[in-house]
Amino acid sequence: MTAVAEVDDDLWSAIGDPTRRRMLDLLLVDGVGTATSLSRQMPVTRQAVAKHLGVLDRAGLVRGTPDGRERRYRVDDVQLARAVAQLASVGSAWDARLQRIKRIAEAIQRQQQD
Amino acid sequence: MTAVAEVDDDLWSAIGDPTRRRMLDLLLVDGVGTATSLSRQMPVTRQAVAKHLGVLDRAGLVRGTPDGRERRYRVDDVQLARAVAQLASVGSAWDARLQRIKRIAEAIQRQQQD
DNA sequence: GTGACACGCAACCGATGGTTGCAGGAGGGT
DNA sequence: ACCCTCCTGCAACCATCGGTTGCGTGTCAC
Repeated sequence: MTAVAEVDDDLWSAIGDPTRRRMLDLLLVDGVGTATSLSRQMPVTRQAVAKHLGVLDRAGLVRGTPDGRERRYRVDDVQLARAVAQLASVGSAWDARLQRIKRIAEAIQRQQQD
Repeated sequence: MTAVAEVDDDLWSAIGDPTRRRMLDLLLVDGVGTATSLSRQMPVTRQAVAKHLGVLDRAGLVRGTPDGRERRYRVDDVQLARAVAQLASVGSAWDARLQRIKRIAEAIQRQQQD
């Protein structure tokens, strides 16, 4: 049996946090953002956002470049695509197992009806 | 623009933890399991597993029924299917945004070449 | 009835998501 | 040049959570 889909735990835990998912959404929509600009669109403080940006940066999902007195962050498309692939991978693995269970259950039911 | 996919944060945070994902895998493969039986297949203690089973139970992903001196847990197929759907939903939302950004970028590039 | 096993509860510890507070650097107006 | 504003980074602090150990209790088997 194939082992469970190989999952990058750092990547997953990065997108596992609701706040970070929200930030990724905002960055995708706006294209670019800073800790301050993001915090204005969210119910958390700038410092919290900054910490999350650090996490996303270390996970490679986001890239920050200094620009004058502010620091602009952008989504790394390739890495986010990888993350999406991981979501699909885990999902389809469970899906496959559910199908298998369902088939087994159906088989048992048929067997009992004989 | 469609708002970001509606996501059940409890459900998501339940499956966000690597240990809990592992437990769901084991329960799917074995069909049924107890805190003790699961802990024997994982690098954590029975108590840790029990806590996670509590989280999964509250999230509805798993159902536990007392049976003599042990408590058997089984995956709730419907809820897990819902979780899979959420993963797919968030993934495809990001995917769509990536596509959209790409189209915009291409459009801008064409514009600049005029 | 006694031993073995599975469970639940409680206390404790480290990491993390969140806050407030403060010092410092880059820009803009006068 | 100077000051004011604004964005940033660093530090301290708190609550929650994943994990552990320890202990008391209940159920099965002999």
